[in-house]
Amino acid sequence: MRFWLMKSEPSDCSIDKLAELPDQTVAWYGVRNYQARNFMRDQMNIGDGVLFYHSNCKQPGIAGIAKVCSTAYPDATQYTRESKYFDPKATPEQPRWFNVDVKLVKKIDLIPIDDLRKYPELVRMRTLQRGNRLSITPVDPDEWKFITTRLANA
DNA sequence: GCCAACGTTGGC
DNA sequence: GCCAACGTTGGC
Repeated sequence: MRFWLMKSEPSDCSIDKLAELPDQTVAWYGVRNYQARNFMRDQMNIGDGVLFYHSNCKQPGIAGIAKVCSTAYPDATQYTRESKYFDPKATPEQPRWFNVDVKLVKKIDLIPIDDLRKYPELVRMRTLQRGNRLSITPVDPDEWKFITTRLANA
């Protein structure tokens, strides 16, 4: 079992919107970065833990706990000409982009990025490193444990 | 909305 | 296969 941090822009899909979706599950479509794709395609398994992170918004931070609930499959939006995620080089025979499904476990009181930076236990977190832009990053088991047991108040 | 950081593209 | 130009990300 692995752990991940996955960024979502609240204007696109917030934790509250996720909570209202059927089965509280969302397809993590639209990832167009190879490293992030490879994490989903090659390393994620059903049941993996997910820190649901709000990015590019007024209060960035961890907004909830979720889990991976499918293995990776081709991202449908890559074939949709009208989509901003359309990729002319992708074909159903040779898909380029993949996504998993993510299911809400619980919403928590938002842990702002400022708070995350306060703890020595978290200084090495990938997502807190300077210049990091990856929308999906692995989370160490120790970091996961610290965040979910010490910081997360539902 | 600024801008530093970083990934991707494409000419050579 | 180098690298300059360009586009995107995301905290601030």
